[in-house]
Amino acid sequence: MLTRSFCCFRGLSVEAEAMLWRRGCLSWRHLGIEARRVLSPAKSASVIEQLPLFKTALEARSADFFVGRLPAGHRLRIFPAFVQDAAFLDIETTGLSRQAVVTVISVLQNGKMQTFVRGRNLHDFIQVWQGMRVVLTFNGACFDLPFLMREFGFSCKPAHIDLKHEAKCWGLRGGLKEIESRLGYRRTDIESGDGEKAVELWETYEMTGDAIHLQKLIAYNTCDVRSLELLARRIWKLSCQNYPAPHPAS
DNA sequence: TTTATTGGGGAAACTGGCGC
DNA sequence: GCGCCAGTTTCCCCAATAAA
Repeated sequence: MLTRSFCCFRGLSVEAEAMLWRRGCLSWRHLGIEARRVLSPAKSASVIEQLPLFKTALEARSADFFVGRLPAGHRLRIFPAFVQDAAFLDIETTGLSRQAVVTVISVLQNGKMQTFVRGRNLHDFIQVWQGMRVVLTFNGACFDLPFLMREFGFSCKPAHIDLKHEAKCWGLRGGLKEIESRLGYRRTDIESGDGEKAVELWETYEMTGDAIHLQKLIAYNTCDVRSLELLARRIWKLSCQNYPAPHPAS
């Protein structure tokens, strides 16, 4: 899928990419051969110059390279190539203010869910973060990632895909729970709630020490993370509908 | 309620095609 | 080869957005 994408090239828009597909150019390899025929001299020279960079980035599994170049709504094109490196992440905090702290972090990677809890194993998350190549969140660009950068003092971050913006491009507007509902996903009682309830659960757990409140908070948090994976797969399927079939010789 | 980031819209810059 | 026009791409700024 990624090697059929041209809108990640500088100078080629999504519309230009569709034109190339219509003209029978269905892979980077074909573009390299056909560029002079299907593009203007200046554009073809630019594309031919960029092609080795793209091949090198794919071989080096540089997700950041592609995420930074693909336009919104098309970043999940990297999903098949980087699915093994993809980490779905969601956090809970004590609120929204600058004084708020992270209470729970859940990460789903390669089908394995890991949860980190303040006062228990929160700092084990640092090692997981350092091993991440691609992280997928919902509104993480504005919330989860800035929070984590502040909490742990991280100076760099993995390639990041914010599913809020990807979903919006495919007509899926609103919050994660609203989108879940529209897609027909159903939560159990223990998994349902909202951010404010998550704050209350943590406060009650801290006050009483009763583990049942923490269990509910973790259930809510991990459910959010599983939803992220379902949402990513749904958006990816939607984007595939507009994709040309692979060229027989590509 | 606070926060930071992003997309969208408009303007500017660039490119290609066409006629002379 | 030059100039004009139309289409495409890039850049910048601000409103919208969703998180706990």
